[in-house]
Amino acid sequence: MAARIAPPAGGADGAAAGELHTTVAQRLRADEQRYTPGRRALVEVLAAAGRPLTVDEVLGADDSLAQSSAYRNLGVLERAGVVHRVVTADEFARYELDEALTGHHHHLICSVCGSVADFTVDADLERALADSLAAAARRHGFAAEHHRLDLVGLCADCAAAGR
Amino acid sequence: MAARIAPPAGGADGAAAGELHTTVAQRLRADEQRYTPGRRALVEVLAAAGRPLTVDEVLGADDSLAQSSAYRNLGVLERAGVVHRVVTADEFARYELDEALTGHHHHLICSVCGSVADFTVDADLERALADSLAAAARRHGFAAEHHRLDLVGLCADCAAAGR
DNA sequence: CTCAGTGCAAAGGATTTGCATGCCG
DNA sequence: CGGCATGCAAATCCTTTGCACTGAG
Repeated sequence: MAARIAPPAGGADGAAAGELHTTVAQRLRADEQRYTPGRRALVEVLAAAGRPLTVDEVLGADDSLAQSSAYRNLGVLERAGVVHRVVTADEFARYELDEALTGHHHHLICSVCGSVADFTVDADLERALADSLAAAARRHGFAAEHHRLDLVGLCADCAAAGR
Repeated sequence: MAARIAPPAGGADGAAAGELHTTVAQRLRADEQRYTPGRRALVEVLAAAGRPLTVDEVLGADDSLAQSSAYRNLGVLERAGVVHRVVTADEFARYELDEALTGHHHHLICSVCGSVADFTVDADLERALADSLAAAARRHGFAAEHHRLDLVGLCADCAAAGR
């Protein structure tokens, strides 16, 4: 249990560390919720990881967190729009920070180990995509909130491990 | 339990009914599995629905199916590449036939009720998408198998129900 | 003092598995 | 006959919930 977490990617970002918490606090307040130490710890772990984490990974990253509280607070953060639950191929729910806090991106989902990495696509394509999706939604009377573009396959590790 | 299922969409398709089973049988054989009545029933239910179904929906559509066998056989069919497990917003796994049997498409996922509808996008965009994704995969040493483009929002029913 | 947040332990619920039986090959 | 498929029931395991405690306002 409690898996390890990859280091903070390249090391970019970082700039808006304080800004991050300010924004989170704002969103929580808007939802009449407090920004408690436990919730702050969750946000920090997710921000440091820079990719969607399972609850176990989150717990493993900061053992001051109790399992039930982690689940409960991730729920609170999700309702406040601070984090999103990401569903992959395996049976574990993963959480990541809202895109407003990290930038719009997509996921590379490993069909073997279930891990998730982020990537982005060209802005032009992204725009064309948005237009096309909006049209499709209109056709179906569907009120689109956001889109999800994932690439499913083998991560470098699993591919190297020969499957 | 056991939810109802929407009627076979428009009524199109149908043409390759026999062909469908032939293909499924082939894939199962390639995986050294038999095409038993129970498995055939699953395929038929999924084909008739024309959209991803939860296990409960599948069971409700044909009560000759036992729950454990349904789960087991969906697993067999998935390993044989006949069906795919689709994960949405709620806690229920859904299954749909492989795209080779139904055509490439995307999903409109309702964030309220979890239901899923299919849609397609322009071929040009699809191509641009594929190219861009291939490039991203290459950059990350990721061996892409397929992509997944979903639109998340409110289905017509939930939107009409005022949320 | 009051109420939200927290932890522990127990409950919940979709999915999986053990085992005995039936059928296809 | 041998092995796989099937059903039932029991077991699993991630996630949620009940309850008592603690700290902030």
